[in-house]
Amino acid sequence: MSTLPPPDMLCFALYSTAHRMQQTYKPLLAPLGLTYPQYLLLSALWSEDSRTVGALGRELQLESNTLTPLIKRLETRGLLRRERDAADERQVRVHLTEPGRALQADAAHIPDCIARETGMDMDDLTRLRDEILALRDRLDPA
Amino acid sequence: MSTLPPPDMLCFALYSTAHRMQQTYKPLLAPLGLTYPQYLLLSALWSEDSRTVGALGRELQLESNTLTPLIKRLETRGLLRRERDAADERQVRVHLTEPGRALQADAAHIPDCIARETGMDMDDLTRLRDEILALRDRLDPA
DNA sequence: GACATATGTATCGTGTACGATTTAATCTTG
DNA sequence: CAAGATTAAATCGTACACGATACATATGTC
Repeated sequence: MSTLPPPDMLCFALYSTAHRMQQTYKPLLAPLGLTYPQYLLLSALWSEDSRTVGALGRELQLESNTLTPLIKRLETRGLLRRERDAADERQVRVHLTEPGRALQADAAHIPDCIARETGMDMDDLTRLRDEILALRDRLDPA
Repeated sequence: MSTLPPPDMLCFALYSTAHRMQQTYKPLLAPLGLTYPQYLLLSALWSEDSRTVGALGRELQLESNTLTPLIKRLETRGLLRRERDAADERQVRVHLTEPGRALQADAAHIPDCIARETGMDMDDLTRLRDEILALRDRLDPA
């Protein structure tokens, strides 16, 4: 009986390409002292600041058990601040600090660097992104 | 200055879709007591048994620091066996045990289940896989 | 308005990932 | 054939992911 080897599996293509992408980001993020998930979190906040842990989790598709330590590490580094929502004390709102906002300028060149490394033009990148997202959205969110 | 939010980033599409895919595998693998990386490792061995740690690492794109603990866990469960290569004692060869081989039959239905969950036909899945792999192979392997 | 229920975060344990280093075995070159 | 270089795994430390659970605050119902 035959089993498809990993190189032929769609899931493995996703798995290995996502890892490769993180490795591609690594040298660009190292000077900023950020990991890739930390960069994603900051990107979310650079687009829209002062959001709750839950809202960030919905955007990044992460739960509090992953997000809370991630946020705390960046808080320790002074890039953001956590604050209980006054109206609903269950919620924690995450705010960028001045250094956290300033880091956006240092990271501004990164998207272009990544795009260049893919060797693909913007149209192809956008199309591929949308096909991958279409696949994701067809898979039940648990 | 504007920063692309994560939902618009190609890297995030890969990141979140790879995670979603693992979540899709989870209920299928749980009855076998396997994690997704463990399933990948076994799939590699089901296709070609008795390979070295290095050869498995090249196929799965993982280094020994990830692979060694992964292999040891499956060895503890009695699904495989590690053995130093007689010709080159630096190398460790990984062999399936009888229970490890038997598990292939229990996992045989999984690829079809996953394919069904994507709601895509085989041609589209293959095409998307190849586009993703083409992207991966354009990114420098470190 | 007390009480069961639901919601938002946090905590804990296990299992990947991976950079850096270590150890042991093999290869190279003089 | 001995000393240094190279290679294959393993080890260590840090940082995600995530299931399960805990805990505090809100909300709904009577």
